[in-house]
Amino acid sequence: MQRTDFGEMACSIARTLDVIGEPWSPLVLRNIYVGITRFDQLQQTLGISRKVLAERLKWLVERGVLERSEYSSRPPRYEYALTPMGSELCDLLLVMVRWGDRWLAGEAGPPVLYRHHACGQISHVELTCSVCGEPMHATDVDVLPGPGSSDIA
Amino acid sequence: MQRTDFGEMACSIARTLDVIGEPWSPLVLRNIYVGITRFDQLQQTLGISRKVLAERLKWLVERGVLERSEYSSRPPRYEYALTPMGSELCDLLLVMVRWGDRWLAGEAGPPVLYRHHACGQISHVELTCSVCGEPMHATDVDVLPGPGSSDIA
DNA sequence: ATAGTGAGTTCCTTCAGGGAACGCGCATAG
DNA sequence: CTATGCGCGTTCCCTGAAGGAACTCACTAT
Repeated sequence: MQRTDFGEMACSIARTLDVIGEPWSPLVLRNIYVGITRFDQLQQTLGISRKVLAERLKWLVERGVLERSEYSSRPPRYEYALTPMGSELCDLLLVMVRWGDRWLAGEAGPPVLYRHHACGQISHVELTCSVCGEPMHATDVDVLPGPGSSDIA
Repeated sequence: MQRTDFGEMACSIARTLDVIGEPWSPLVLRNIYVGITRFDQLQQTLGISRKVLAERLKWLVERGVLERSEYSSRPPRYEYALTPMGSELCDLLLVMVRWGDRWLAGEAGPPVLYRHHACGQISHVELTCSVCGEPMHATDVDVLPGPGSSDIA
């Protein structure tokens, strides 16, 4: 894609995109999250090219989002698992799901439901403020320069 | 990018990626969110190619995320604004910021801070359950097939 | 008349994605 | 003890998307 280097921008969005902004990366993450952890399984369920899948997995492992581990030594076989860093990235997937369900699901309704362990109910994520606990959306905040700031105001 | 068509997958993540999964789209959204709403401003602040920017803006307008409006008729001049659909997409940006701040910010600290209108404090988003209000992360849910289901279990 | 501005569009080159075939290490079947 | 199959990639070629610079168009200001 001849990518501009997002990783060097002074913006956490750009830096996050540098890790999972490539096409397919979030879907790879989703599949590993739901238990599809092996190369051929991922390739078949996603319909991704093997070449690109190999590249993405390597990238995600290097960035610390995934861990590659041997589940059989002879013959050598590997599987991929989420690191803590990767698990937290899955929160992003939940928010994507929420938005897709609301705006793109159509008449058929959401393709997947989520049951919350704590209450046992089918629900979805809500964004709240870490300080006061009230809802916190993009329209509810002021944007201020922080310590690591440089470009965007 | 010779894209596989994510829009037709029975997965809200894929369908969301179909809308803003292209490289640059989230950054375009961010800039419009912070008040950079015109073509040349966007092009200069992002360092994106004019061609790609024109494509992205058109795509995002067609999908209902942005609105293009004339702010001067002679000479004709346009600016872009978030629709309600687009505003909700910015929630996704807040979650990306949170993850990037936590895992990628480095010693300099987060480049941007967010002050919550309701409480006036610098804070960040937290994911909670829409039913019980308790924290809800990817590790706190069961994934079940929904009404619009077909592939992924 | 000349220069400048905002919003694109056109053209060319280069690099990333798709797809199929191939390789390697091993296990089981005939 | 060949051979078929599986899991996990790598290599190859082809197409198409991203980058970048130049160009257009409709005006305004000097």
